[in-house]
Amino acid sequence: MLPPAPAAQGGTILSPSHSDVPAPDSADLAPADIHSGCKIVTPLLARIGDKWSMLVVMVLSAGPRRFNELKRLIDGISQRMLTHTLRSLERDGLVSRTVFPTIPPRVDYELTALGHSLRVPVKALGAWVFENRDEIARSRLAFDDRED
Amino acid sequence: MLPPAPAAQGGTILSPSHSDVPAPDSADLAPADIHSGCKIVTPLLARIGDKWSMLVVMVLSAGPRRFNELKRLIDGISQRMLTHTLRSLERDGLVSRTVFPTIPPRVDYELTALGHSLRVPVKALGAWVFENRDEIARSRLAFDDRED
DNA sequence: CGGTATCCGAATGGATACTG
DNA sequence: CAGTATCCATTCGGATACCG
Repeated sequence: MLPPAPAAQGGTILSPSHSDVPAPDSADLAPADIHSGCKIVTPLLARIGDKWSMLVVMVLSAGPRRFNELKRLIDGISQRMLTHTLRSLERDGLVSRTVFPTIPPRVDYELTALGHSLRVPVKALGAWVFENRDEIARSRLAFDDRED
Repeated sequence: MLPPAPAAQGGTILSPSHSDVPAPDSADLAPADIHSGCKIVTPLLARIGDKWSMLVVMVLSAGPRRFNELKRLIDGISQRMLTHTLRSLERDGLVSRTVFPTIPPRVDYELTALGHSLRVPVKALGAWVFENRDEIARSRLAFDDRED
């Protein structure tokens, strides 16, 4: 049981315009600040949290791949969703698409520098899930038992 | 342009059963390992990436709140989605629900220790988005221009 | 090979009305 | 106050067929 935080103190959720500032652990913020912060973060969370994006990024982190190569490596993905996922990642600048105008055509997909840098915070989140997977699983079991 | 990684070397995406091991930067993994790793991480990514979960967690990080208090603080959320979001977070052990059997009834929601600990990696991801928001925005503009 | 187009069922999420 | 129940529009995502 934590005591309620005493008071807000202003500042945005990630205020400094220059990086490398730890941000004085923003436990308390004005609701408007929380909203503006999450409005930026949530859409990307939703993108990499969708059914296939993380899988594609992880497979591509080993190096560039062709379209059907990805399709084979990512078990169960449909052609439609692979196309959609790659287009979204490309639009956000996380993946680059290179067309070789040969016959038959060849298209290479590769993580950009931005795409590679994303793996760092995502892996931190992955580590958190891994460390707490048992506690989460136990909580779910207990919850599902309670509601008969 | 990063060179493709030379060779795979085995190990799961987050292999150690005990924590605190940095994991020798897994750039290359067998597809099966990537799949097993993402199968664990992606569902939680999808949970906190949904429309309201992060907002609820952020508001609750300042301390416990009552149901209608949350509804007022989180602009635009419907009663239905607030209930659903809180139930999901509770099921995963990120939020606790305390009922005071008074009249009128009172229900307090509060982040658990697990919920608080989640904020650390999520804020790291938020920092990444914040630092790269301009590059992402530029990439989207360029992409949308290209396709007329 | 690397897609696009179409159809369709399932899941997401808002609006509204009702309840203990 | 703190929900539940219902209806409905939109989106997600798989299956299939076709195309340059």
